[in-house]
Amino acid sequence: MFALIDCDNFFVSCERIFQPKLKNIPVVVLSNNDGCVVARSAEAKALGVTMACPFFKIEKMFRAQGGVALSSNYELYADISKRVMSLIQQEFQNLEIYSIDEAFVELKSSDRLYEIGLKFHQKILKEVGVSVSIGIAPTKTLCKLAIETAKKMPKDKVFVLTDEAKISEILKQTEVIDIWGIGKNTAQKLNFMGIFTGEELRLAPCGLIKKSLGINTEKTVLELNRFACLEMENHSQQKSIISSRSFEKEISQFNALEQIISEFVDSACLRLRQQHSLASGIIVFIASNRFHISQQQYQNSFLVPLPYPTNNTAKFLQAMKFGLTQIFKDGIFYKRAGVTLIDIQDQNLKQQNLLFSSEQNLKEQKLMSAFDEINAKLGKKTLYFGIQKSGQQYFIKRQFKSRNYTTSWDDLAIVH
DNA sequence: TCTGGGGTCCTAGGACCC
DNA sequence: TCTGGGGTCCTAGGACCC
Repeated sequence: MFALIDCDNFFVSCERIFQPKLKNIPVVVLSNNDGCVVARSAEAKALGVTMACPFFKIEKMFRAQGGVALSSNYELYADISKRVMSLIQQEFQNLEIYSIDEAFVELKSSDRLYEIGLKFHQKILKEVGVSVSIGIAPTKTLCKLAIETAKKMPKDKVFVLTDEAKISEILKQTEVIDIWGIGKNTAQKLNFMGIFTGEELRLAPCGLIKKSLGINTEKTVLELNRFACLEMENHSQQKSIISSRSFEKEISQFNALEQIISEFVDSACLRLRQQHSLASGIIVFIASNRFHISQQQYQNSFLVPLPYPTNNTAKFLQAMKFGLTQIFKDGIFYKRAGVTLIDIQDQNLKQQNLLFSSEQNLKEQKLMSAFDEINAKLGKKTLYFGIQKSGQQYFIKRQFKSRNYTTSWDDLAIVH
């Protein structure tokens, strides 16, 4: 058996821990540049605010209804997530952290499933202050189905879904688009084949599904029939690391773009080192504003392979600059840019490249450790590369950000 | 005026080989 | 006139997820 533990309205719940005045009113959390809605309280959902909706379209209505909008505070959410995950680990030993606000754990079918769920829901609420929903079922896909029911429960937020008749009953009321793993495209194709409900999908012939929609959709069908195809996974080492942003104002100068992208490289490389990995390639991408259709549209990316795997920011900066030179075009107003580090491997399992002695690699790694230690001790960007701008970055708008209650001494909550 | 960011996996087709 | 057949590996892009 699997259990899926998912924090309710996670970003909003994090904010409410330290701002109780936000309880019982409509609250939304916005993406970078205060662009889109990425989390909604139950009250905001009730006002009809949809996920990923551009905030400017609903701002007037939302505020008129007494709603509060907050910029995203990822430091806070990451820290609260860490607390939740560590409690899950204490309780269930092995867990799969599936996203910032949800995790899978394994249970035995002989366990007292509902009681375990309920107890754990109460524990998280008491010790961290966020409410979690828990869906328990024989496959991950059915856990996702179960948790939808759990979230609708007024109080206990736990739902166990094992019985075939019950699964069938719920699937009859579920459209295929709402099944985990079925997206817009697949749903359209299924509809074309005459399959509209989850139950129709469950009973569809596997061979046909595999042939026309691929192996993933076939797995989904099997999972709906209680055959577990998706196992627990380990996400502790990412296989790629992305750092990208939309800018508040568009940029057309090469130098300005290069300077900003160097910040992305810096941040991606830091994360690379924090997970004790090396990467051997970097993709640079740039794009114009896709919503300004009157402007000339352009987007492009370039992959620069490195001669050997490294975690040395300087190497990635050089590669980025080369890549950017290949794709940069004059006369374009760039709105978005970013980098992806690829071909990531564990730094302790490194394949030696014959051209470079392990001594050189060791030197580079020591250099970067020193770099990171200094910045950890004396503050971010105490040391930085010449291509970067000094000081913090001010090119994104975060007008309504709350304090870093749990990660900054200056921002600790004040008790009156 | 204003529209996010970060991931994973699969697959078709190209390049290359014999 | 007419131009094989079988295989592997890699990669860009698609589809999906939160």
